[in-house]
Amino acid sequence: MSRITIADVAEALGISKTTVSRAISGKGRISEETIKKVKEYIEANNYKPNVIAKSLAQSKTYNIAMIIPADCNVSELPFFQSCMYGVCERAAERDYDVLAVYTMGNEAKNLERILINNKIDGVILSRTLVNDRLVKELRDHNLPFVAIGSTEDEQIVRVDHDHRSACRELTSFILQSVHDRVALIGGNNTHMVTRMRYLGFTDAIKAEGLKLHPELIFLNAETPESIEDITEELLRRNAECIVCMDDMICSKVLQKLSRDHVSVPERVKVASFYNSRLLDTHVPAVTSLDFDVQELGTRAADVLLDMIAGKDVPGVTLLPYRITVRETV
Amino acid sequence: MSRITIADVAEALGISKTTVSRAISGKGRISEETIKKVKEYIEANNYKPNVIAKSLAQSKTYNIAMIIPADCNVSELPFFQSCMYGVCERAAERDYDVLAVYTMGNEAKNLERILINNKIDGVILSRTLVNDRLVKELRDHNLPFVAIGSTEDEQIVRVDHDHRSACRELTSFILQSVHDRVALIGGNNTHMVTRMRYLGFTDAIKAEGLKLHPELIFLNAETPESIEDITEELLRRNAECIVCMDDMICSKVLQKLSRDHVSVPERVKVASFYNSRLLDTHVPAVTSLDFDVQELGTRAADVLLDMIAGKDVPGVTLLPYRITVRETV
DNA sequence: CTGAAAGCGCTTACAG
DNA sequence: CTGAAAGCGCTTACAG
Repeated sequence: MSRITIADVAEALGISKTTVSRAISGKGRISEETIKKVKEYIEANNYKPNVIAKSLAQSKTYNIAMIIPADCNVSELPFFQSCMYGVCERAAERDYDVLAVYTMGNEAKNLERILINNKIDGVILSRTLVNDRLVKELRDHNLPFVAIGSTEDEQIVRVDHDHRSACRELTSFILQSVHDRVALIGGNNTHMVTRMRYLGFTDAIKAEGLKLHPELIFLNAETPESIEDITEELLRRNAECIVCMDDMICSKVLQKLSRDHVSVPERVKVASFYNSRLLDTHVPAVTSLDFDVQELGTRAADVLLDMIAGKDVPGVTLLPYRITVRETV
Repeated sequence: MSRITIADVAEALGISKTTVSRAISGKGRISEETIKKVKEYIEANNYKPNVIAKSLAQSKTYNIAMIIPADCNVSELPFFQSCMYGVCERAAERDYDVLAVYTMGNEAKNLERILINNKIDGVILSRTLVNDRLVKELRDHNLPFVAIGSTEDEQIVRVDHDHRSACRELTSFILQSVHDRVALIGGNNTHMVTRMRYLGFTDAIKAEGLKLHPELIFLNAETPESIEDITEELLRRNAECIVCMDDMICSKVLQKLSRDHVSVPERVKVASFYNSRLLDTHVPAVTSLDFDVQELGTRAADVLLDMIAGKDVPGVTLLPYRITVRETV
């Protein structure tokens, strides 16, 4: 029942463990014939290398970690789930496994545990914060990592969507059909993505030669209650269009409007800087930005595994996005 | 920069590696004094054991796997995210890490990879299927695992909510305020949980001495479109209450009813066998069953880690639930 | 209570 | 092209 080892293979074939090892890994000079002999025996006798032993010999774990924020309402966002799925899929293809590591806010505690235990070869950050402690920790440890999201330090390898440009484009589009009272509701402003979306929004306003209406901009809207209050307030302030930074905010806004019998888009237009299946079946359909989140995970995994393998990787990988114009604008 | 090993500690203290190892693990006879000396040195010099080496020596990995279904609309369900979070939290407390493994439907491919690579000491199944291949595979491999969900094989260690009883209770409650035309919309019927909820529903009907209305029962409702069609059909068939098996179904039903201006609960009552934050802010509030999913993950991790440690564990752990009566019934 | 030695199953300079 | 040997950093019978 216990598994066959490299020593068993060597003995059976009358060759050394060294040779078997080389035949399997393909490293070093070795004859085609020996390789074939070894591969055949291995196949026939179902030899599987012990990854742990390999780990110890090579100081490589064949594991990466995916850092997921553990803030309370994150579990409502399909983003992390989809992204994680993309990461795991590509990692599995490359014979890597993925540890799920949750971190609370800007704490590095759980990451530290895993770094100390030496259980991973690299890390994917699924979100970046202003003044991000995880980034610092990873840099200090000198472990390969890629960030999904913008970073203050330009040296850091990133795979991301260009949120700033995407939000600028969507806002510009909205401004074509609106006089100028465009409102913005955004989430936690310590998230880099919130800042980028905000910048994209203001870029567009400036580009159109309009001026910003600070009384129409609300950030750090994190609870359903606050989003509803803000929505009411924005109607009072005669917003022509409410732009939501993500679909969680958007769905709360739409719920509130529908409950108050405010018609969309007649009385007020609505758009979202993000689109997930949360809004898929909403009627009227919401104008929004489309990102392929699973692909984001896949690409991030590719870049990280390339780094680990010692290949050169691009400093920044930006994936394409789409504006989806629908009935709410 | 490279880390200090057990040999360094032994040398510095003028004792053997054996003794250092024992002082750390607490196994075998060893003097209090030596333990203290070693612990102090370790603390002062920041020695951290190499988990990989420990793995190889003990054939233990200090990793478990969490199996997550990769069906297309699963990423909308907060269930797996919350459950995973609970698992990771408890695992981390016990110095274990969690590999995320996605499996498509009833395929065992990704699980097999990880079993072959010997990267885990145990597995948590976050969902069970009728005729579950993963269960078979795990039994064959003789690896400790716990199922979150019902299983056909009674021998399998489970941590779960008693969905059958919970659904029976909620249905009985509904039947107090309804003549007898209670409808049921359920999801994929190859999921054990769907079967359990169905049984609970019929238990209640029978207990009240009523008869089942097959024309009011729809299972395998998996797309938003089909749920909307079913909702329409149920109104036509004069359902007095629509019971939804989960909150994804429920939110689609409510969306449909609201769009068609069907008033709840006046024209038709609505209840859900599951409650997540998806429905939190819905108005009117939905009568539903409340499960603590994170706790489910925590307990599952505890049971699994106990199994791995060789402790006796209960065959079935059932967690409490609550019926939350709100405006829709 | 402590230690020398073998072992976990690989990889990899080094030598031939 | 191939092999003997040392090494990765721990644990654990065995002996004292």
